[in-house]
Amino acid sequence: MSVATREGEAKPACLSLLRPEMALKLAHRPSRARMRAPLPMSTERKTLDQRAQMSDIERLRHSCAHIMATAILRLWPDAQFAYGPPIENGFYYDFQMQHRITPDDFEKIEAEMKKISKENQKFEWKGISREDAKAMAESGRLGGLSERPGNPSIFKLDLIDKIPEGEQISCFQNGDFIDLCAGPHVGYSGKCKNVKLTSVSASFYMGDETKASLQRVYGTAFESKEELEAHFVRLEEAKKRDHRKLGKELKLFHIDEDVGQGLILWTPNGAILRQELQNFISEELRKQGYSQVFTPHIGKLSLYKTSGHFPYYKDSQFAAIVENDDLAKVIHEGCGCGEVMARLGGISAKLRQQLNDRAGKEVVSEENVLPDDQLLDGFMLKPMNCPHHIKIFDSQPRSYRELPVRLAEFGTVYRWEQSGELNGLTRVRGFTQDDAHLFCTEDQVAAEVLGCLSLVKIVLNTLGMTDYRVRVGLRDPDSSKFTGNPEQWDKAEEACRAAAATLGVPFTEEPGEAAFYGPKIDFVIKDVIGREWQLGTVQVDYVLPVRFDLSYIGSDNKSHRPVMIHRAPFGSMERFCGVLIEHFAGHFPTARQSPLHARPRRERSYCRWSLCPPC
RNA sequence: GCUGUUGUAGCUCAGUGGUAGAGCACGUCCUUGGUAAGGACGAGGUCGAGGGUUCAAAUCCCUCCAACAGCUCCA
Repeated sequence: MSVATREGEAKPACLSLLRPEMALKLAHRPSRARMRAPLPMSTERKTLDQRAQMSDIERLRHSCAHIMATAILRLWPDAQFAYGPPIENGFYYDFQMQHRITPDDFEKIEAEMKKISKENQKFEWKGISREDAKAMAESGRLGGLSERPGNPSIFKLDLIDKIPEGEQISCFQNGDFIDLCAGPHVGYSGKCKNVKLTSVSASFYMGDETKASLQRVYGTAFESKEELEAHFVRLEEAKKRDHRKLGKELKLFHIDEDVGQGLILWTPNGAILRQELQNFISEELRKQGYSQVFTPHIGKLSLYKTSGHFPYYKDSQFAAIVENDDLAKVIHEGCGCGEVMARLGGISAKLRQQLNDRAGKEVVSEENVLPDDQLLDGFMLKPMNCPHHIKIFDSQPRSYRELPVRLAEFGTVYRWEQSGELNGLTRVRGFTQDDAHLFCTEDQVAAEVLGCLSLVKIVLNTLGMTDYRVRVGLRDPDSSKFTGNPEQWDKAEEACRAAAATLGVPFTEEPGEAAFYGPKIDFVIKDVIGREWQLGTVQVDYVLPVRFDLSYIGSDNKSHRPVMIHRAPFGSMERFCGVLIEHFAGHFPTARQSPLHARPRRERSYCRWSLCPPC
C-alpha cells in the first residue's frame, strides 16, 4: 500500500500513519531562521580581495565588533584584543583581560556602545608600514585607546607576523580606538545602533587548545531596529521547537542523572515515534533485499584489536570491561593501574603477524606486542556494529552467487563523547544506528552505493526533510592516514562521486574527509537553529575485509576479497528523532488510527498534544 | 575536557540570613450534554549533593554532580 506524495513518489506503507495532507503541509513549511551559528574560525587567512567582498551587513557587524572593543577598553583599559570577525547574524571579539565578563556586564558595555554610536565616530583607514605596525603594537597602541606602556598588543604582534610579506598592512581608527584591521568598515559609528550582546564564552587563540584562553563576547546587529527585533522573535520561535523542550512536554524521552549523561530513556510516546520509523525503514530494507540480524552489545577486545578500532579510538570509547577472575588475578599479582591498562591494550605476536601479513605491510608495530601470558583480555561496549556483522559474513564460506550480502541491524553502540558536547538526542553516548553492512564484489560497489543513496533519499523525501546537503569525503593524497591501494581508492571515489551526482542535490567534494578505510558520502541536515547534523552516511571500505581476511569464491573458483559498504540512512535513531522533532515542531504526521490519538478522556492531557500540540 | 551561566513541587518560575511560595498539572467532592468548563477542599519539597561560616543558610563560602551557551573534539 502506498500513498502519493507531492513529489509523485510512492510513499512506503510503513508510514501509513502519515496523513497525506499533513505531510504536504509540513513539507512546505518554510525552514525557520537560523540562530547564530558561529562560523568555524578559518585557519587560512582571508585575502584582501576576499575581504573587500564583505557584504554590507557583514561590514556593519565587523564595525560593531570594533565599537564593542572600544566600549570594553573604556571600561577595562588593560584588555588585549585578538580577533573580531562578523559571523552569521552578528559578530564576536576575542580578548584577554583581568576582569571576567559576565552577562551582568552587558548592560554597561551596551550603554557605552550606544554612546560611541551617538558620537558618530568616523572609521578611518590608514596604510602603515610593517615597522610602524610593530612599533604601535609594542607600545600597546594597536587594539587600544592610547599607548599602554608595559602592556604590548601581544595578539596583534602575532597577527602582524602572519601577514605575508608585500601585503599592505593597515589599521582602522574610530575615535581613540586604533585596531590592526584590513577592513572594510561602515563610514560612521552612527550606523551601528541596532546591536545587542548575546553571550560570553571562552575560546582559544586561533582556535588552538594549546594557545591562550580568551574571553569571547558575542553580539548581534542589524541594519534596522525592526530586523533586530525580528531576529529575537525568530530565536524565540526556534526555542519553541527545541527537541529537548518538546521531548519533555510531549513526554518523548527522558535523560536521568542516575542512569547517566547522554543515555536516552525512551518513554512510551517516544517509543511510538521511534518504532514507526524503524518499521518504515525495515520495510524499505526488506524491499531492497537486506537480511535482518541481531548482535550483542559487547564484544571482546581482541575483536576490536583486529578491526583496528582499539586502541586507536580508545579515547572515544567506554573503558574495557574486565572479567572478575581476571581482575582478581591481576590484583593478586599486584598490578598497578597503568600496567593493567597496558596489558589490556597489548596485542599478541600472532595477531600482529596475521594483520601485517594480510595488509602486506606493517600496520601494527612491534611496540604494541606483549607476551601471551601478559595479555589481559576483556570486553568492550561496542562502539560500532561492523566487527559483529563481519563475523556473521565470515561464519560460512561465501560464493559470488550470494553477493551482495546485506546485513542490517538496529544496532546500539556506545561512544564516549566529551561531556560538553552532549546535547539532548542529537549527541549522546549510547545510540542505535539503523546500521547495515554490505559485502559485495568490486564490480558491485557502484550499484550498491547508488542503492544506499536512493534509500537515504526516500527516507528524507518521505519525511519532507529537504534542507540537506551531500558531502563526498575523499582522501587527502598527502596524508598517511589513509590505507589501501590508490587504484581502489580512485575507483571507489569515482563511484561515490557518480552516485552523488545522480541525487539531484548539490554536493561538495571534500578532500581529507574520507574515513581512513575508504571514501564516504554524508547527508548533512540543518536543524532549526542552523546547526548542521550529519545523519545518513554511506562509506566504502577496503580495509576491514583485509584485516579480517574476508573472502568469497568467484566464478573462477578462486578466492577473492569482498568490498564492504557501511551505511546508515538515519545515522542514529536518537539523532534522527531529535532532528525530526524540531523539523515537525512536535506536529508529527499521524492518522486517525494512530495510538497517539485514541485516548480515553481520563488521559486528556496526554492526547491533547497529538491533537493540538503546543505551538 | 575548557570558559561562563543555571539548578526551589510533575512543569514554568518567584523567593538577598529568621516558620518554603504562585500559576498550571495531580487527588477527592460538587456543578455542568461535551474536548484546555466553573467551584470547594486536599496532597505534593532532606530548595542538585557534600562540606564550611553563623544563634540561624534555599540565600554567604568551598568541592563535587548535572543542564544550558560557546570553545575544542567527533569512526
